[in-house]
Amino acid sequence: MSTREKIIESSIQLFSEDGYEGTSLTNIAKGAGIKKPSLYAHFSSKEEIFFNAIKKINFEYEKMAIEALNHLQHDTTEQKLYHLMHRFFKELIQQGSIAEFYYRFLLFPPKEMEEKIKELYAQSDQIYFQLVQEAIDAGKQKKEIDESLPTNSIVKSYVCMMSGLQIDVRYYSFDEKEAERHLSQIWKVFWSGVRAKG
Amino acid sequence: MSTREKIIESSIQLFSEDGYEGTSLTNIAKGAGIKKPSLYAHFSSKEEIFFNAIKKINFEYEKMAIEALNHLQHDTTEQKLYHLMHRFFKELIQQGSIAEFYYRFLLFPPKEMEEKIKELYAQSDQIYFQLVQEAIDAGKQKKEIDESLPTNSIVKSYVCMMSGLQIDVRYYSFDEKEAERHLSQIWKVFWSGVRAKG
DNA sequence: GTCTATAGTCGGATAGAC
DNA sequence: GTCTATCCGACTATAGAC
Repeated sequence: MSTREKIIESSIQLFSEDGYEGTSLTNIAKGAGIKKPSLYAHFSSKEEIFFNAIKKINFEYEKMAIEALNHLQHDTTEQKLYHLMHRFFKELIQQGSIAEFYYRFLLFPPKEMEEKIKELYAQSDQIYFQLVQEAIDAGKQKKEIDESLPTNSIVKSYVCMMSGLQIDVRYYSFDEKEAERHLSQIWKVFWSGVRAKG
Repeated sequence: MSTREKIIESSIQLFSEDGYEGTSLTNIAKGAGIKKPSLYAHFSSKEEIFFNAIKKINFEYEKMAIEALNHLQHDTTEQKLYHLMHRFFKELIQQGSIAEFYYRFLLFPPKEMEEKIKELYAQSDQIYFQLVQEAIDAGKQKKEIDESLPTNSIVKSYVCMMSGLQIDVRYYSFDEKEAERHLSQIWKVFWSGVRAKG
């Protein structure tokens, strides 16, 4: 891994744990195995490090969504959608930085950079949204999903539930087993609402 | 309003917008109409101001939940639960600080204070959880809610949806009309899942 | 209780040697 | 590219006059 990559990796971990203002260049450098002034041979400022970290996280986030859905090409709609949600949920439980970083700065961006950050998020979120929508439309055609509910409402509910789960993970401090149970309980209520009836 | 109260109010607004590290005592003092050193006549440190702000927010959060549920003593379970969710949602849309502050530091507490903060939240959240559970149990007795779903699952789903909505508000930048529409769409899917069938 | 003045620390960022 | 040394500004916090 190049020094540049090490810096980004180190910054991602620290930013996601301590926030933007709470993270110092001294610690980022330490995590990358160099001293603070050496950072400036690779990036021009703290903001530039942060933007590169966000770009990397957004890329990983998209990749995770696409891979999770492609993984189950021939399964039922419920399995596909459950698997996607499970994938993100698990990443968070296992203390990965992707979902933590993603949601932290989606929700609470540093004010000076708010505009730029929103632009970056808009792209990756659109892709995610579209993937879910396609899965639900396909589910309706296969008569696995209640056609009387607008696709848009279902997509919104799904995304909302996923966001809520991100919060739950932090709040409850689950171990893996509790997490699985929690997710399956919430999923059951959701699926009871959207599955094809009768 | 006493100077002490003005300081807390000022700090709540700034902490919820800029985070703990992003908020300076100079600005808190400015918002309270005094100079920075005068803060120390009322509080011994930045941390102490922050703890008092959290206590106030948790109190307001509980109060909001209790009032919202008592307000509709004789309505249907769906109306009661919808009204409660709507109340919090609206507070956030109207840029109030209660829900914003509450969730910001529930999710991302400053690390040095993490333990103490969790204790404070545990109390107020328990009350909220209990209120929702009682409403759902009552709904089951009135045969308005599907008795085959465990109460616990429904409570978790409800709370999860509410957390997700907090995120949605920030992400979509709704105006009031869009917000109402969004909430009612998501509610429809949820209620379709939990209402008594047949 | 409020202020001015200031101590002491740590942040981001730069200069310049190697 | 990496380092030591350093600048400068902002921060929390305190001293002491009124």
